[in-house]
Amino acid sequence: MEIASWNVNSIKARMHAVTDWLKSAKPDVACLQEIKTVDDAFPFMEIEALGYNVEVHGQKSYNGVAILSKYPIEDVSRGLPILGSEDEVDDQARYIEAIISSDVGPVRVASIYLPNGNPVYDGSEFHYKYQYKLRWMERLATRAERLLGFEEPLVLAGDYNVIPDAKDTHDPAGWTGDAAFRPETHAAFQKLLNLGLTEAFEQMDGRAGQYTFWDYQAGAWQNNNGIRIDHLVLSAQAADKITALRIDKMVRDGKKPSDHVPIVGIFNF
DNA sequence: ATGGTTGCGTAGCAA
Repeated sequence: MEIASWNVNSIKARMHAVTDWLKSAKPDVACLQEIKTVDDAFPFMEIEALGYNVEVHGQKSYNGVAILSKYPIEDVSRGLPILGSEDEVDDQARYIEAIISSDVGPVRVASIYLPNGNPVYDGSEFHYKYQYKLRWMERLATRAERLLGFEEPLVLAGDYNVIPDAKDTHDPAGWTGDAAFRPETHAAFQKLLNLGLTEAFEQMDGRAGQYTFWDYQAGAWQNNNGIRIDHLVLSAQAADKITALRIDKMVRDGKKPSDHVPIVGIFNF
């Protein structure tokens, strides 16, 4: 089974790129982020015509996540509970989770759009946006801890807005102090992994200079001034089954590209 | 170069 993650930066602006990629890559499951539309305006028909079931957690103008799957999608939940609550969520559509009911057994998958978090400071205090990012990472860890209790294949796929290490950016000095590359962000990401999760790229490859995002500005793509912020985070039951992780960077050369490219995990289940 | 680009929505925010 191939499970992918892609921040498309608006599904409506990206339909040509998305359908082209779905037709050629043919992932079994694709987790999309930043669809930037409400559910009612999502292009269900065009994507279902390619053989996918679709579940969406949309929002007007910003954010928005979706799960596409060639297999049935069950037990869908939208939004990440706020701390201290079972089911109360906030109004930013950044999380959708479901069971993929495949013929080789169930896999739980989440499509995650972790807050960017910039700017970091507001005067001498952390800006509310960075506080929101750190708090959201705590909420994700709380949810992950609960899901790990089920001891099943689990793939938390998405745009984490976290550069795990200096080797994951072309310009470490330039990213110093950014919300994606701060010690507090690294600590929160490590705390998530310490629950017993594996970041797939680190397990499968780990090489420096493999990026998933290049800014639209200042010729970042042409200069390979990229960062690796899109990740597949796996339970042991999924990490034991992954055989490869691919970054479809050729998509960045397409017409009207997203600033992110798809990542694809290949699992032998 | 305190810049640069894209998307949403039609001004200014978010990334």
